[in-house]
Amino acid sequence: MKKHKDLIALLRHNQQRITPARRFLLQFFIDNPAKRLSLPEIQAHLQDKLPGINRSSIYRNLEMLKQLSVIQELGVPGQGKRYQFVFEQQVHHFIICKACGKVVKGNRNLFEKVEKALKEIHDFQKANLSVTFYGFCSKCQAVEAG
Amino acid sequence: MKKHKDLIALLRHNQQRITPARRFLLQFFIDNPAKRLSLPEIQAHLQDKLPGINRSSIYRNLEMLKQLSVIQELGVPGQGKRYQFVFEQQVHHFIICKACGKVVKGNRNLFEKVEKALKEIHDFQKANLSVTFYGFCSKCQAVEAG
DNA sequence: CCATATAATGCAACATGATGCAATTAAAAC
DNA sequence: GTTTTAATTGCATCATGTTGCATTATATGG
Repeated sequence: MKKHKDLIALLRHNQQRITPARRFLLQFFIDNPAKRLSLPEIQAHLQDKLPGINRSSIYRNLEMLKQLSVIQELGVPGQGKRYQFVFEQQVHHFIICKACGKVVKGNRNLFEKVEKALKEIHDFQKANLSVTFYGFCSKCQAVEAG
Repeated sequence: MKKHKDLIALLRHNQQRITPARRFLLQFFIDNPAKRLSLPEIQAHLQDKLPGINRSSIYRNLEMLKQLSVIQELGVPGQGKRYQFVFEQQVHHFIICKACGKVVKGNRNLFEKVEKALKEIHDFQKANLSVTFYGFCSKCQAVEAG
C-alpha cells in the first residue's frame, strides 16, 4: 500500500493524472517486483480489471513509467520486450547469454564499476537503468570452444 | 574488395550461402563503415540493385550478420533500430543520451573496464558487442538540474 | 554440365509497437 | 456540486518486425 501511495505521488509530482488504468498497472508491478512481464501478460491482467482497455494506452503508460524510472524495459532475445519494476529496488544491470538466453542480474560491484567508468571517462550520469549486456555465460563459452 | 572476400569466406565458413542479396548487403556495410543505417535506408539501397527484394529477407539477413558479429544493432530512441558495420573495426560501446538523443562512441578505456568487470565478476565473455548505455550527457545533466 | 539436397527467398498473414484525432475523463477553479 | 480545460483514452490506421510455407536458387557430388 505504501509503495502504491508513493508511486501515485511520484506521478502527480510529474504532472501525470491518476487514471484507473494507471492504478491497476502500478499495482500489478508492485505485486510482481521480481518478474519480467511481457505485454500480453500485462494486457491480460488489465483486461480483467478494465475490460476493453486498449493496447495503445498500455504502451503509452509503460513508456511514461519508463521515463519516470519506475520500470525498466529489456529486450530478451526470442521473447520480445519485457518490463520490470525497479522503483525503490536495488538497481542492477542485466546480463543475457546470447547462446542459452539465460538472464542474470548483475551484482552491485559490477554496477558500481560500470557507473564509475561512464562518469569518469565520458561524463555520463544516471546511466543506471536500461543497460543490458549480451555475451556468453561460462557454460556456453565451454560449449562454443568444444 | 579484400573485406568483401573476407566476409564471403566468413559466411561460407558458417555454412551460409552466398546470394546476390547478401553480396549487396555486405558491400553496402563495407561502403558505409561509420554510418548507423536504418532499415529504410538499407531497403532503398537494395531495391536499386535487386528490385522487389523483400523486407523479410533483409531482416533475416541482418539477423544472420548480427549473429556472426559482422554488424551491431542499436536502438536509438525515437529513430527505431539502426545497424552498424563492426567487422574488423575497432570495437566499442555506444552511449546514448536519453534527453537529447546524442549517440557517442565509448572509448577504448571504457570498453576494457567494462569487459574486465564482466569477466571478473560474472565470468561472462565476449560481451563486447551490442552494448548500449543510456544515460544523460554532461550538457543534459545541466539542463535537468536547472 | 546436370541432378540433387537443402538453404534462402517471396509472399501472405500475423504480431507488436507507434500515432493522429475525436470522445472521454481527471483535476482545478469557481 | 458544477463548470472548465487539458490530459488520457479508444479507435482506426500505419509502421515495423516475425513466421509458415510454397517456390526458387545455391552448393555438392556425380
